[in-house]
This record gives sequence, C-alpha cells and structure tokens, in this order.
Amino acid sequence: MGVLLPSPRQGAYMSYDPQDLEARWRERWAESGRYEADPDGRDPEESTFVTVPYPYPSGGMHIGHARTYTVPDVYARYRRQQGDNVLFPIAWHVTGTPIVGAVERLKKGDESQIDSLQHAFGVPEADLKNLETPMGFARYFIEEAECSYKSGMQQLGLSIDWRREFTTTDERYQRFITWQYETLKARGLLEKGLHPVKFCTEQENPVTTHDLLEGEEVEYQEYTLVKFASATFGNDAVADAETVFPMATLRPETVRGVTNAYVDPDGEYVVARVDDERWVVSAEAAEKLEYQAHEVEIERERPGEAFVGETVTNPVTGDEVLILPASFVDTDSGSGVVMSVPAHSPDDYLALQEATADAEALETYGIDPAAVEAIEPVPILSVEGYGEIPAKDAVESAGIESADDPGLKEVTQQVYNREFHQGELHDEYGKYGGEVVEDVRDDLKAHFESQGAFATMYDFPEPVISRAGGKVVVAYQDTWFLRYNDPDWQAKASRAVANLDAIPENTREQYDHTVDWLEEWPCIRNYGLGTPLPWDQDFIIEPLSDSTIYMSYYTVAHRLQEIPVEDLTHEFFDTLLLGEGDHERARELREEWDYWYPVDYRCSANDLISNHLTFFLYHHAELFEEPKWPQGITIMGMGLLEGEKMSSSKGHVVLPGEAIATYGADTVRFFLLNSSEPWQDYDWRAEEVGSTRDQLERFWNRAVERIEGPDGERDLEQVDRWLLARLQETVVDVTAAMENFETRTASQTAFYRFEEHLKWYRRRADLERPGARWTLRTVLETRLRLLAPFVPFMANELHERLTGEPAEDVPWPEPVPEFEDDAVLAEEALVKDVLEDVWDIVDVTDTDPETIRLYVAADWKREVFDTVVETGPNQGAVMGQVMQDEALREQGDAVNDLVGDLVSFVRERDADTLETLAAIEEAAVYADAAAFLEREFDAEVAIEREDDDPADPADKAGHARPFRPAIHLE
RNA sequence: GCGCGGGUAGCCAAGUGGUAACGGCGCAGCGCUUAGGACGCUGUCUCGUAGGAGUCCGCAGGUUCGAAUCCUGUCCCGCGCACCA
Repeated sequence: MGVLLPSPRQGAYMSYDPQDLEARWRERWAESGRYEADPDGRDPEESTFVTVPYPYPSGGMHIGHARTYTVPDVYARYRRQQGDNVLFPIAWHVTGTPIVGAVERLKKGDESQIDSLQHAFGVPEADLKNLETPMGFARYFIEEAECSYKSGMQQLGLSIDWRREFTTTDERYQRFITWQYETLKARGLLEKGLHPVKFCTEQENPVTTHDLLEGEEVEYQEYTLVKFASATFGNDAVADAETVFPMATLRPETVRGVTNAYVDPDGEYVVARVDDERWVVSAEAAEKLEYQAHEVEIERERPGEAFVGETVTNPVTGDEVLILPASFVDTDSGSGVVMSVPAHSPDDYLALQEATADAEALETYGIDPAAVEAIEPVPILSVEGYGEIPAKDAVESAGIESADDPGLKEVTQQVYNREFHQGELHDEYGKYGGEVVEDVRDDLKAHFESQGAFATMYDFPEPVISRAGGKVVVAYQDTWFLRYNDPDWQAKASRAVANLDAIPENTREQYDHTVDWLEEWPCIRNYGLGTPLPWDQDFIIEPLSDSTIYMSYYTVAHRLQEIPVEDLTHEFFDTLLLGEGDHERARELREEWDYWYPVDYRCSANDLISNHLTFFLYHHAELFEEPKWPQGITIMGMGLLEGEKMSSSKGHVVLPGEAIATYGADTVRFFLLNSSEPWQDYDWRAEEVGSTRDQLERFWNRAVERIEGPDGERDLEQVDRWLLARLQETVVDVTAAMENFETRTASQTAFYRFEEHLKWYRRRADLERPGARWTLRTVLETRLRLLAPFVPFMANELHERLTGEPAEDVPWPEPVPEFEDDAVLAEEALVKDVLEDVWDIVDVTDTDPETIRLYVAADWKREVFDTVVETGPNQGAVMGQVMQDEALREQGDAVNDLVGDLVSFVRERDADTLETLAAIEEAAVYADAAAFLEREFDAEVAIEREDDDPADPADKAGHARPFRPAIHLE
C-alpha cells in the first residue's frame, strides 16, 4: 500500500493529537455547511471564485494530487478571512477512454493493472468486481474507496462546497455541453474534415496510446511522395498510361538531388490504380494508401526485381534516373520505393558506393555497371561546416565505411539537423533559392503538391502493434475540428491572455506561444465516455474539449438538480449563459452565475498550458463578454516522491489517507505548501515531513502553554516593542505573498522566520513579565490568523481556545500602525551587532571577561556621518566639506579613514534606513541592553563615551565608529 | 530543433546590484533527562589569541566604486511540443 511511512516520533507532551482534533473540525465543518457559498448581501466584487481541474478518477488519489487541490484551498481560506464570499467547488471528469480502458484491462485480467490497483491504491480483492463497469470504476475512486478523491479531499480539510459536485456524464451536464457545441457550430467554429489517426487493422478501429502493445512512444510521420514517372515502363505490365513510382521521403526539398532510386528486389510490389493514376508501390503501402482515403485497385502483383533497371523521370527536374536493387529497402515503410540523394544522405552515399563496387550483382539484374559508376552526387544546398558534398564529408570524417557501422545513425541525424536548420538551398530552386530549409520546407512541399508532382502519405517509422495483436497503421477518419487557428478567434484568445493575471508572470509567453501555434483541434472520438456530438451521435466530444467552460456550470450546478432534464433546452442555456432568450427559470439562475463569474483564479498544472488552459481561454473569449473572462491562472509544478517521479503503476505513491493517519492533515498541508511555491516542483520526503510534524507539535505545545498561562498586561519594554514591530512586518509580508499565491513565502514568513524572531526574544526578554506575556499572547493570536489557511485545524482550535472564536471567523490581520516601528528594529539590530562582536572576540581570544567596556563614538564622528548622509556617498565631496572644520583638519588621516568607512556604510543603505539611524541615541540603546549583555557574558558591562575621557586601559576608545562602538574586554 | 525553467554549502533550498548568502534536513558540542530517534541552546567554507582576513554561487569573459544578482559566450540538467488526460 504505497511507500511505508515511518511512525511519528512521540513528543514529551502528548497533548497534540491531530487525528482527534482534525476529526472534530471535519465534523463541525460538515455539519454546519461551513463552506457552502451562496450569493449573500456581500457585493459581487467581494466574491471570489477559485477552481482547480476536476479530478479524473482513473485510479485513486495520491499525495501528488493532494497539493493540487490544497493550493486553491489555501487561497480560498485566505480570501474568506479577507471578508470575501468564496466559492470553491469540485466535480469529476470521466470523459474519454482511460477509465474505459482501465476497466477493459481489468476484465481481461491484466496483471499490471490489477497489481497497480491492489498495490498502489490498496483495493481489496473483494472490491475488484465493483470496478467492472466504467461508472462503477469511476464511482469507486470518486467516493467509495478508502483512497477515493472525495475522502482524500475531506480528510485534507478542503473548503469545498460539496453541494455542487457532478460528473461529466450526468445528463444535465451533457445538456450543457450539447448547448456549447451547438453554439460553436452555429458560429462556424467547428469544421468537418479528414484527419490521420492510429488505426488497428485487426479490429478496424482507431486506437489510443493506451491500446498499444508495442510502439507506444512512436509518432506517425508525414511522408512526402515524390511522383517519379516512367513513360517507358511496361516490360510486362499494362503500358497504356504513364506509371508513377511514388518515392517516400521526409525531406522533400532534396528532390533536385536525386540520382537514382531503390527497390527491394525480393519484396512484394503491386501495380495498382490509385485514384486516377497507376502507381507502383509495395504491397503493404497499397494497403496503407487505401486506409488513407485513396481508391486503390490492384492490377498485378510483382516482385521488386521486376522494376530494377527501369528508368524513371524526376517530376521536378525532368532528369531520368535508374532504379537499383537494395536489400535495405523496407517494403513496410512508406511506399517501399525510395529515392537516393547521395550528396545529403550518408545512407544513400554509402549505398551508392556499395552498389558501384558490386558490378557482378548489377549485371545479374541486367544493369550496366558503367552506368552506375557514372552516377555522381548532386548537391542541392550549402551548409556551414561541410564541404560541397555534406554526406561524403560527414561519413569520411567520422571514418564510417559501411552501412552496418553503428555510428552511421548519429552521423545521419547530425547532417539532417544541420541541413534543416542551416542549409541554404541552391539557386535552381527559384524562389526558394538562398532560403534556409527550415523556413521553406512546408511551402515548397505545398507548391509541388499543388502542381501534382508530390503527394502525401502517413506512416510510422517503427512497427506499432495494438493490444489486440493487430498491426496499427495511419488511417484517415472523418473528424470534427475546433478551429483554434481562426484569426478572429485567435485575436480574442490573445486578448484573454493579455487580460490575464498569469502566475507566475513568465507563463504569459507560453500562452501567447500556444495561441500562435494551435491549429485545428480534433474534438471528437469514436468511443469512450462523454457527451455525444449533438448532430452525430456516433462520436463523443473528447475530454479536453468538454472541460473548457464548465466552471460556469458550477455556479448553478446544485440548482440544476431541481430542474427536470428535459427542461434544460438550448434556450435555457442561451438565457442562463448568454442572457439571450426568455427562459424564466434560467433568468433567475443567471443572477447566481453573474454573481460568481468570472473565475478569479484557476489553479492548474503547468503542462496544461499548451492545451487545456489555452482552450479554457479560447472558449471563454468566444462565448462570454470580456468582463467574464478568466481573471487569473496559477500554474502548479510537479510532485516527486523521495526524489523520483510518482508512479501508480509501480506502486511508488503515498496515499493521502495514510499520510494523514501518520502525520495529521495539518502537517501534510503545511509540508506541501511550504516546501516550494505552487509553480515549483516539490519533493515529498518522509523524513522532512516527519520533521515538519515535529515543528508543528512544538508550535502547538508552546501555544497551549501560552493559552493556559496567565494573561499579562500591556506594559511594554523596548524588546516587546521590537517583537511587535516584527509582527507588523510579518503581517505585511505574508499578506503580500498571499496575494501572489506565494504559499511558500507566506508560510515561511509566518512560521519559520517568526520562530527566529521568537528565539531572539526568548533570549533577550524576561518572559515572566506581564508585558512579555501580553506581547506573546498578541503575537500568538495574530500568527494563528496568518497560519489558518495553511493549518486550519490547528489554527482554528488554538485560536478558539485563546479567544473563543475560530481563526477563520475573524478577519485577516492588518498591520497596527502603533506598533510599526523602524527605530526599535534598528536599535535592536545594534544590540545584536554588539552581542555578536563581543562573542567573536571572546571566541577568538578564548577569554572569559569580567568587564566589558563599550565606547560610543565621539560626537564629531556622528557629525561626519550626518555630513555623509547630506552630501551623498562621495569621498571627495565629503572630505571637502569636512576639512573646512579646523579641528578635524588636524586629524587628517583618521578623518579620511572614517569618511571612507562611512561613505560605503551610507552607500549600502537606503534613505529611510539612514534617517532612522540618524535619530538613534546610541548610548541609551546600549545602556538599555546592558543588563542583557551582563546576563549573556556573566560580566560587568560599562557604557562609556569616547568624548568623556573614559577609562581606556587598552587604548580602544578611538576605534569607535557611529553605530559600531569600540569594545574592550578585561 | 522550438518554447519554458534551472545549475548557490554534505542534501533540499532562499536570495535578482551593496556584509559568506533566510530557512529546513543532516552533522557536532552543550543543557534537560532513567533513557531518548523528544525538547532547548550553540556551532557547521578556510585561517585567525580583538570584533579581522581569504576564498566562494556550473564554466569563461565583460559592465560597475561594488556582481550569485546585469551583459556576452559556453557546458550541463528538467518539463512541454498536441489528438493521452
């Protein structure tokens, strides 16, 4: 059941019992419907609507998902404390094939599937039967399983409005999607066309990656068929028309460099009528062409050798080239007829050499060896780093002599890359001459295709086999497309990107890039769960296309339950979502939609920018008015487990339920949000999670002690004011971070950084004083409010014990002007400096002083400091100013040194800081801290003034500088 | 190749012009304790018998009074690149 978790360490105090405490709060929240949000008296401007992609329950929930849903929760809790009416809903995405596929594999008894369910998610044997229908499977992982999403979310304490949940196969949701697609179609944004898909020849069905046994990683490629022709061909075939030899290539621009062609002499070929032409291709290719919407009628079957020695004409240059035999030709790749470009293809270069060398073989096929020997590579482009014949250079400099050389593949790849990105075509290419291949390949291809010289064929570079055992080919299928490349729609989407609060900001470029790059998106599938395409019920609207505007569905999801399905007509949604039409009930509901919309923040994974999130913007931009477009998107990073990718198939996962049972939900939440900012990757490490728990427990124990201890009263000393000033700073910083979704910064600031302040305070202050008690109580109360979004169970409990009200029910803290105090912060910094300086000296000299003398700098030194501040940090200018004083002039070098120091001191500080420093009375600060220093060092502390002719046994007083007293230990 | 991000101490990680650089883990010492993997304090680049000096942020240059931070070049790593969700 996932990775074993070590037991938490038990503290000396047993009072922190997260399981008990968290269970009580969960129950309380559920019973009171605490997070059910409805439009109320608050202004819609003060409503916050935050969403996260609805989970896809094709398996259980693991710890990686936990952060995904906790990020928006923390933001939602923060906004609630800020006084907003906050809606945070959830639903379940079951559209598409993964669940169906998982069920099928399970029913077939697929070992790895069963193993994953049992091992990673702890599904008991007895439950497996319930998973044998798609919705049974979905339902199980939505809410029935121990590792279900709903259970995980509730245990984490997510502040979700559970009344609004639905699944994407609900009838009402399907009505909504139906409306969306009818509307888009009416607006001309859907288009029908043929599209290549992976297709199993055994089952006569399209297949997805999950259906593949072999070649899961293989992507099909678009080959160009260069239509070489033979007018003379006919040695035993039908000679009544020109015969086309379509040569498959991925580099159509090399057409002018073809010197010969190859066929596999032992391969099976056919002469076939393809559409209106007669083609010669391999038998396999003929089958593939048929799948790709060509009319194919086989006239004769012939072995490859029948075509060897034939002459064919280059459709672009008009040159005649010879067909040679070659065993390396794979009849199951492309057309089975290949063209040879020895100048630019290392393979072809070597093959030609080998053919030339084997005159005997050529003669067997009736080819004149002299004719082959006469073939010279024809270069068609120039590329830096290679000579005239790049393939020759590449092969020779790599020392490759035969086609069997394992280094050939890499050399070939190198040549292809260089030529593609840097190769400039020669002038014979007319308007493409002088251009770089990368920039014109597509154009050039289209140009010759329109002239009838080229055609297109799709094929895989490696074998692909389906789980049914059938060969997978590329077939054309009728498909409906979303026209994401429509210029008007693109323009709206771009505007939606521009309006967006993209978090972090550097993702904006990725959205723009996606909008530029998206073409037509096939939005239907042949099978799977989902909403049927309204006008062609054989197809299902695919998952990325039925999840683009569903956030608007949330706003009324629970109300729609009260309406009979058949009343949810096209007009109903027109009224609800567009404000067009007169459906009465829809008009009422539109008020709720209007109250919550737009989506304020969508939190989603960074890999969804290039599809889902951009689609989300597109569809909103089209269907809604600009003020209703998404306001912000926060991107989330990936999770690792002990430094490695999580994998439910390998059982390398941690389940939230187990983690919460071990550490408590607050610890899980705090770890997930504090270990990195939402958009950064994070790493779940059990050891660190354990230590997070220890830290929270320590916090709890201190808080309980404080709550149970006496109240204190407001009688403040310097050090109390210092801590209170730090507290105000913390409030400001945490609030700023929360506004930017910087959960790590926020929680670090409120928790760890403040712990550092407290450490200093405990060392510095007498904690038994009533003033200290009052201060610590105030600090605790404020910190609990700042931490409530992160650790809501603990923070609410402690805050309630402290004040009678849970933290979530009181406002988010604001800085108290009375306690904002830069001076006291600067003064305390001086005390800390002195403390460290004295410790340094003690350490270095290894002495135990009985008396510590601090000498505060002479008045004239402070005057020099003032001058530097006024004049600016410029040595010359300051010296000019200072030297006008006769008394100082006499001290010459000493003054110069001091000015040098003070100039850099001033240069490194901003105006506000300098102003604060200028007002500080140093001697008073040290006098106030003397008792503390005496405690620290167990020594007498004497504060002296350099000016007052002090006791100075080691002649140290002169070293005093402003804000840096001289020190003498004795 | 294109797009985005990143290389900082034994590990994780903050820092985007001003002090070897917040935290956490680990490690070491001390205290507390029957004990502790609990808790508290201190330390953790090197050297140093006076608060100092030296070195340092992938590598190499440059700009600047001053660079982990800005610029140029370079090496390495991660993610995405569609019809999977």
